[in-house]
Amino acid sequence: MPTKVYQNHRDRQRERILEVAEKLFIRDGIDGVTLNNIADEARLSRVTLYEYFLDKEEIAWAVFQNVVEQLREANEDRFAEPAESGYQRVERFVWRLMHNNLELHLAHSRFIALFNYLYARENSGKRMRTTIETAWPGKYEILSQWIGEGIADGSIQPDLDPDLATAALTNMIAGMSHRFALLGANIEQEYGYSVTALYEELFRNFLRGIKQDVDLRKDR
Amino acid sequence: MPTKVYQNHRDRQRERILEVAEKLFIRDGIDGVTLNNIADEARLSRVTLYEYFLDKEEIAWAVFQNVVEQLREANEDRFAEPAESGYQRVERFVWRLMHNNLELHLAHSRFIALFNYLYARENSGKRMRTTIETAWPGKYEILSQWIGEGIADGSIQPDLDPDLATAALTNMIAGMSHRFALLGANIEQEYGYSVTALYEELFRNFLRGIKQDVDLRKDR
Amino acid sequence: MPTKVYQNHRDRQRERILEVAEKLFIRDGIDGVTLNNIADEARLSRVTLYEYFLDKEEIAWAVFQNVVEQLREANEDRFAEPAESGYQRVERFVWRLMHNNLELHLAHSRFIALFNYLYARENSGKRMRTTIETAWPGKYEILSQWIGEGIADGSIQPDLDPDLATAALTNMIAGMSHRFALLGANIEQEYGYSVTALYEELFRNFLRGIKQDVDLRKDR
Amino acid sequence: MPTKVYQNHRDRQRERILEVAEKLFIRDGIDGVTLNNIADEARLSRVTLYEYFLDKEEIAWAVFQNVVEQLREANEDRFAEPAESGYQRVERFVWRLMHNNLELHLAHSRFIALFNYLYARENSGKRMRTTIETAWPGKYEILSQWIGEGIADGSIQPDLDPDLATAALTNMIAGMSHRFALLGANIEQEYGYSVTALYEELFRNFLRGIKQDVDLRKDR
DNA sequence: AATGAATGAGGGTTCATTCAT
DNA sequence: TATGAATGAACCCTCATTCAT
Repeated sequence: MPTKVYQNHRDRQRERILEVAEKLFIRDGIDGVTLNNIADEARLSRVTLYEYFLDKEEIAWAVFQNVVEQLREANEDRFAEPAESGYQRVERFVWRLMHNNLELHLAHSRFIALFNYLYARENSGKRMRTTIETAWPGKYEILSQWIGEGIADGSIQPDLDPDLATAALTNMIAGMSHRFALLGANIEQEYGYSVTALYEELFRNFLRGIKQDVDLRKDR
Repeated sequence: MPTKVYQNHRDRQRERILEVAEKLFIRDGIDGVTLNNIADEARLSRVTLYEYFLDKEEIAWAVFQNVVEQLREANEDRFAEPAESGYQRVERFVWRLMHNNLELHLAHSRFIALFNYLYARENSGKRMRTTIETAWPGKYEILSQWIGEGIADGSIQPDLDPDLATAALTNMIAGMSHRFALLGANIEQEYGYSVTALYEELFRNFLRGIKQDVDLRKDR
Repeated sequence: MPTKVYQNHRDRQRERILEVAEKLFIRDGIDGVTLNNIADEARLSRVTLYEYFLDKEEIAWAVFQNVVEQLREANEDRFAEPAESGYQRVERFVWRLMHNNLELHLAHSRFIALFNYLYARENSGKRMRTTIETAWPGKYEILSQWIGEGIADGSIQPDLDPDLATAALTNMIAGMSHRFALLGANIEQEYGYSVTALYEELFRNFLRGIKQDVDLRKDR
Repeated sequence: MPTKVYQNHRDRQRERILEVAEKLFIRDGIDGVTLNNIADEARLSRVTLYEYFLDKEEIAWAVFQNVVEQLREANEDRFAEPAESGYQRVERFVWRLMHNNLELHLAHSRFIALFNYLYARENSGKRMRTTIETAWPGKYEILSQWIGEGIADGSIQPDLDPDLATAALTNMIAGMSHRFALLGANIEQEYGYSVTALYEELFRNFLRGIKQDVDLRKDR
């Protein structure tokens, strides 16, 4: 069926453009990427991009949506894991976020890069939140909820505000992902540590900071 | 002597241009600032900028150097503060970084913004490191040294690698500063917390994470 | 026979395209209409237009020819009307042109709009004249002939040159139709009179200008 | 004085650009003229135009203003002429409009060409009317007043509405000027009469149409 | 006959930069 | 020293048109 074939071709092309755009957006920033860059990399004419997307901004939004969905998929399975305590849930979430899925980090940072760009525009905040909420309902609430559980079961510092801690952690992840994605190799060269090592160190200390050391309490 | 007068005038003009450029670079991003913007704000002709700088990139580098130096000056006095323990030194450093000197944060984020931009270019990494090292020798070592002292005096977790922890903290500060500088108001709207609150939360947990709780141990 | 069917189908499609094109050309001007506009409105692919016409210009020419033919048909019946005098023939022609058939005016102005556009091109004048002459032989002669009759029967000023008066009138009709078609609503807003009123006023005075007032003279 | 020199140069350049733009706008229509066309004709780089005008639309407005002022200057002296009757005033106005100043016609048609273009845009009507009213206060009123006088002194048909007749005449002049400016040579080729002859014929008949034949009345 | 895919040419506009004074 | 004038390169985008199916 020709329609089917074309549809597939179109989908493939569209996907290819988005992949290229995503890669370049992350590397050079959205404003730093021209349609020519994308077209060249995708081995297409600049004009052809307009066959698939209304304009550059629409490409950016599509990439954004893509990234959000990738993130959601990558995270999905974690939400259901069994755990002994609230703290463990948080710990696992953060740890896996880093170790099990390096791709995720990149995706996340892409997401952030877009964030930075798109947030600057009026009314974009709303569209962005809608997109996120649609693709990924309850984004922040789960972490917050786990922290609440942790406080209840004594595995997390009782003086924490779950929402605040969640927001802090989320922002740290986002910020650092962006930074590492942008500066990756340079960071390693300058600081002498791999990005992974720095991630780990940050998370370890943050987690240690929120953890309530149960054993100590027993001792008291 | 006319040369001398001119020299002074030149210096003043140069400084004025850099101040303006710094302000605009921070506010709008380097790519978001045109030579016209700078010239207008400095009440000069666009072309006159070329009397003082080779091109736009050279202005950016000069601003970068300026910022690095400002950072160093802002930090200088802290290095000599008396403190009871290594942990306290680190804590004070971080805490003051945030509370006492809000300007510093901005400067820091400027620094980061430039970082991101300039790092993207080839060979820029080297020039950047040279600039930093020249203006601010031993940048990271002091924090690292304090952490080492903290480990020695029992105020900081003994399993920490001082250099790694320093690198992690430094990057977190840089990354978050950049993020908050860029997204400021949007962050508050989306997460419902002020940037300061998020900063505090991050630092508090990080510090709690590296702290060795002497008192508790004594209680045991 | 398939060929026949196709032929019919082709004709119908062609006609449909031309109708759509005519409508859009009039509304938005030839340069203001894209092949996409035409294709969308005709519920065809943009490319399909090339199955029927060599290029956009050829569509315009075809529309032009269409319009010329419509004009001729609309005018045809008038030519045979009985009238008492040459002046009356002219008067009726002009009056009906305006009152009886508003559609005609639009068509006429379309015709003019195309005129203006196509005339600008080299060698287009010739083609245009050929088109008109083919579709509408003796276009101007009839009016001219009536004026001649009017002069002979004393109903029209004897110092008129029938051909010149015809050319003047024809051009006025064309020019004003074009103007009113283009500026319609704005004209009414600026001058405070409806397009129809202005038309009438122009024609009334022109007619009064060419009229030889027999009755008055008789009254004397 | 350099400033003075530069100012003069700037003025001359600006004027040159406007002259070129005016010429091209009239010949090809505003949308039909590209900045490249203007730049080429003015022997400048396309970009240089932006040194003198904000954008293309601003060039069009400047041309428009120019034309309005030219028109006013060309008409100015006529307003004060002595005349025996209202009709004579009108006649002279129209006649001179045509004979004494061929330039005027072109200017007028330019004006119309811009009209067409600028009127299409929202809020442009207001700006346009303001421009006209500023440069040329009382534009239409004088003709209307004269016609009124003519009716009063018996030199003009008493059943005329002065304002309506004025509006009709004004629009005819504008429309025909535009048409003749656009089609000039082609008109002559097609109709076998010079543009001037056609103008004359139109005006003659229009004037004859509004004239009240005093002698006839006396006879009655 | 019909059309999805792809594109070259060209539009207006911005910006960093060079030249001449 | 300072700057008016001018421009090349590049950007996003539109449109008519060609190619392949």
